[in-house]
Amino acid sequence: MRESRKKRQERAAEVVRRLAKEWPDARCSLHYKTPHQLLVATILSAQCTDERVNQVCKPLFRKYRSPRAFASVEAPELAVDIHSCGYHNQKARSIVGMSRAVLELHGGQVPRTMEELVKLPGVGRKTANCILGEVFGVPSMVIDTHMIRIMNLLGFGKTRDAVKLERELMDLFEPAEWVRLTHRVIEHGRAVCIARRPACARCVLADLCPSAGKTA
DNA sequence: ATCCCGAGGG
DNA sequence: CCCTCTGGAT
Repeated sequence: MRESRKKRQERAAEVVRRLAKEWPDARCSLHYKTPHQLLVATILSAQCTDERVNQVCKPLFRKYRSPRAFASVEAPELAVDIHSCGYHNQKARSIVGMSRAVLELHGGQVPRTMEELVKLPGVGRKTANCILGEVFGVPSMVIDTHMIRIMNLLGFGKTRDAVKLERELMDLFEPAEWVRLTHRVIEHGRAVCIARRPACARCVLADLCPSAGKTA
């Protein structure tokens, strides 16, 4: 017997309350001063800790002080500066290409719509949602591996497809909660509901989670 | 050895 | 759906 829509929404609301209590000040941990800097930092953050991204960005943003500066360098040179973040060749190409597109297509201003953001080289839905929610105040959810794993465990998503899952979750959670929920789920995923070894014993969602205890 | 707040391409 | 790109933490 399938859970009713109303029941599911009530369970979702309770998940929101509990995560809010456990991670009251979860937020974006990347350091940046401008939308373009957040774009750079977010591109660097793939498969890399935010702490390292911040370490790399500190000197990086002193060396390259504007979108134009990032657009003027050649990718192989930039790759050296971001080496420790991993995927450095691709990320360097993405950052240079993205910066050139922002300059040439958007007059140096980072665009404010998903449509335009995902056209930028190296910017996908995850990065775009991050920018929209963080600097432009547009309700958005970042569907990353944690979000996909946890929402599927909770029975709130029935797919690994990020676009489909985003639609399902946007229907289930209040828009005003999306950005905070994203950061809290990610924290929860790093600290408690860890991939392949979820700590259900100390999870505040265990009694709400159909998968609790069945995964370890 | 295995995993990570991804994106692009086949 | 699959694969590749990479360093670092555990």
